[in-house]
Amino acid sequence: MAFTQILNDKQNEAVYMTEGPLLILAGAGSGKTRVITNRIAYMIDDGINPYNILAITFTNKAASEMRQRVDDMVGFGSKSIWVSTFHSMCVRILRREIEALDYDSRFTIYDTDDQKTVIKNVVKRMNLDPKFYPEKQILSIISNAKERFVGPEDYKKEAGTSIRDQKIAAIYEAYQEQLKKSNALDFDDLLFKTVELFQFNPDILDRYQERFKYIMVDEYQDTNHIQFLLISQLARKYRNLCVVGDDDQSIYKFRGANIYNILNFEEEYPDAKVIKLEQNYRSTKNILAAANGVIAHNRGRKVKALWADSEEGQKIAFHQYENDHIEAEQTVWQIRKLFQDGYSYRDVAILYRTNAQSRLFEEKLLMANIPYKIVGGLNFYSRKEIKDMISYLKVIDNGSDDLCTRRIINVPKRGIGATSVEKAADFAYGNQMTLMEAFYNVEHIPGISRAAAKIKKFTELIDDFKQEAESGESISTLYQNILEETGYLEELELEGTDEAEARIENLEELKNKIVQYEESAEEPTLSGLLEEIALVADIDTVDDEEDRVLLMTLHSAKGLEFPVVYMAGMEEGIFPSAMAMYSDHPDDDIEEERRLCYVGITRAKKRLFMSAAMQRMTRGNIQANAISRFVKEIPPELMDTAGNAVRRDTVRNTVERPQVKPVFAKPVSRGSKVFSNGGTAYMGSKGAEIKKADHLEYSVGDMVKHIKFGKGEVVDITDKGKDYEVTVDFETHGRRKLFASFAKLKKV
DNA sequence: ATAGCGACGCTTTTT
DNA sequence: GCGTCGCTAT
Repeated sequence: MAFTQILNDKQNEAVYMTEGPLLILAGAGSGKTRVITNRIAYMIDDGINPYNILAITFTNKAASEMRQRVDDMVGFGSKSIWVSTFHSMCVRILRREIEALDYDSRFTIYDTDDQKTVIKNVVKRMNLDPKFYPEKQILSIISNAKERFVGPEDYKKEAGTSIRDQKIAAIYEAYQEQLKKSNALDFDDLLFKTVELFQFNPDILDRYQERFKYIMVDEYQDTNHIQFLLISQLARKYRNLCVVGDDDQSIYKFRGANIYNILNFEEEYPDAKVIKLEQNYRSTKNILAAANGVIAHNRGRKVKALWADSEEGQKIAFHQYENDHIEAEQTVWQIRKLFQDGYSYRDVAILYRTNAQSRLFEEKLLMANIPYKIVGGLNFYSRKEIKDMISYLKVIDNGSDDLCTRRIINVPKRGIGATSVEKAADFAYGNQMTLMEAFYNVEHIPGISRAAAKIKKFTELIDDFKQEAESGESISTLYQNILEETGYLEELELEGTDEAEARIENLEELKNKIVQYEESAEEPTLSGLLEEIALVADIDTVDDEEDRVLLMTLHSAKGLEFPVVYMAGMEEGIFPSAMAMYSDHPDDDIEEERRLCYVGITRAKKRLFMSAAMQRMTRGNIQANAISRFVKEIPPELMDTAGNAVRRDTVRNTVERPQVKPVFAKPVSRGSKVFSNGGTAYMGSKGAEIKKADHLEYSVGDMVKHIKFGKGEVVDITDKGKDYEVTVDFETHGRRKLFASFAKLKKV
């Protein structure tokens, strides 16, 4: 085959086996993406209509990359292949078919925040005490049920008989009713409704079975039950199902991923062929050996032996620092050194267990003027101002969304208070109409008099926007008009605070995204834009061309690779998390954490750095954590702890120390008490040394310039021994203390 | 109706 | 340590 890249025997076998069920067990870095793309290319070359191929990936980013690669190889037809995530695929199907389930095809998609609000409203309406029915818990119960394809009626039957259990079942039922009324689907519904659709409409299912004669699913180890059902439905007729995964990389049990989907594939499909890809093309021998050393501590794995032909590479560096600040500072310092040695910033990723850990790294990177990008954490689209504007767009697009109506009715302030809104909501509820419909009938709502005129004005405003949208005005113009005509922008501008300024910047960023969408979409529509916004993950927007350090959780790093990887916070109670250590099934949960560690290690191609802090501030308390067991599971001969006061023998001897249950759940004191997480604290190392400048080109009283903070006056310079600490009064960013060697201040 | 303040809960991980 | 929520005072 002209287009075929050079593949090893196993990879070739996987490429050519296009008929029947096939399980590819692909170890980390074993060239999985290469196999999938080559397989698709081969199928097309072999005469299979690209129209009949469905490939499901984990992220939208992976989907577009795959499409691009197939396109590069085949040159035609890749457009008619369906490459998408589970969720986008379901939306696409439901937009065409959901009327069979008596929904409107213009449904909106609710995110987690929206779900919580609905639950809160439902609980309130049912006169239940929110304290006994916390939305987060209810949400996870509902989500869990939906992932098992258990609807409200079935849940009622399977739930316990206690009052609480029955109430929860009732909340689920009311929640689902509310969503239906708002013509909305939550993330889980996208899958649930698709499976339901196929189950009750064999003719529709048949159409899709005929379409998707060849199905491929990537990251199969992270599929949950309902995804399994969906795939089973589609593949039942032709049985050309190829799943690719690695049981050692299953890290999403918390959202219902069922590792048995992959472990039991051969039982489900007895005629399945199994191909193992065990040669790693990504990492050095040392890194791979470290990964193998860690994962070997798990039981119940498929037998696999990853090996590499690569160079030995450098040892894995481990540092334990005095505290979390020093950890971040030294990591940043090391990255600077790597940069001086010729690495690019984009070669480097800092990985951590929880999003909260990103803050210090961000702070220190900013001080050091190193470009960075944080993936995940507080989502751009969950910021208040962004949600407000999107709510306007949603209400204009589809007025049945009560949540959004509620959100914007008095934003910016129009003098329509909570009491008036509640009266309208009661009226809407009693008359089986949407909140927006109630507003249109405001003269019939009992108890509203003074606010009626204001509500009338609001509905007229929305009508104007609707007309604009229908008149073929571009979405970005509509957006700009909303910002101006509602007075939203003006209100922020008048505030004049830094915070308001940041919000305005975000609103401008949203406009950029809208313009971007209008330029890239074949047929840009308001609904299309809103849909894209709902399903885009943060990782999807990462631009590989940008030269910056990437910061993200270990979960987000799945499927990616970097020349240099830092794994920070390698501490008991952080990683493995305290949640896992003290859960009801600690063995299972620790194994999942260990797989997460395996994922992290195998992201690294050339260099792997690990670090821990002796003391760390968590939720306002200072904790002292022992070094993570995962560090100790790496064979010592692979580790470089030079310059580190931690001795290997000390490290290894602490494995069996009795654990003290930490007081993390309900701290006795809110002060700065030190809680021990078991194990011993060690003398930390100072790590790399900061190069102190011989002299500074500025002195107290001088005006200096900082790349991020702008101009400011030097008010103090202190010799801190290893470096100068410079205090600067910035014109726009206030007084800040900076380290001279990091901040690179320029005299002006 | 709204601004301002204190209490509280939170941190696992995400489509 | 930080953001959200609810209560109170205006």
